[in-house]
Amino acid sequence: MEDISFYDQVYQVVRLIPEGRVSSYGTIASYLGTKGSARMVGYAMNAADTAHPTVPAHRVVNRIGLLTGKFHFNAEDLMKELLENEGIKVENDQVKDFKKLFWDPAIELQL
DNA sequence: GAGGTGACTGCGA
DNA sequence: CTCGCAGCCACCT
Repeated sequence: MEDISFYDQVYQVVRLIPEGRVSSYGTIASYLGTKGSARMVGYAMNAADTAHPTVPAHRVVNRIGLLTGKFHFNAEDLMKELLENEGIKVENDQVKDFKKLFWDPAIELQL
C-alpha cells in the first residue's frame, strides 16, 4: 500500500467513482490526506492515460463542476461526450446538477 | 541537488 | 458581483 505512488492512490479513488457521478480534485485530495493539494490530484490525472487500467478522468472536475481538464484529453469534446454517455448533462464545459451528481468518497464509502 | 510547473482552492479587495 | 494572489506538494528537466 505504501509502495504505490501518489498517482496510483489517485487512480484507485477515481476508479471508484460510480458511473454517472462526478467528483472534485480537492475532495479526492482531502480523502487521500493531501488536502490543500488539489493540484497534485489534477497533476496525477495528467498521467492518467499512462495508468492501467484506464482511469475515468472525465468524472473528475474542479469544485464547481467545470471541465477544466478537457484540453488534456485527446479531443476537447471527448470529455463532454464521455460524461453525456454516462447520463451526465454538460453545458458550456460545466456539469449540470453537479451538486446532485457530486460523489464524495469520504461519504459514499463510509458505509 | 535545485528550480520550475501545474487537470485546484480559498480568501481578500 | 468579478478579478487577483498566495499556498499547496509530487514530478520533470
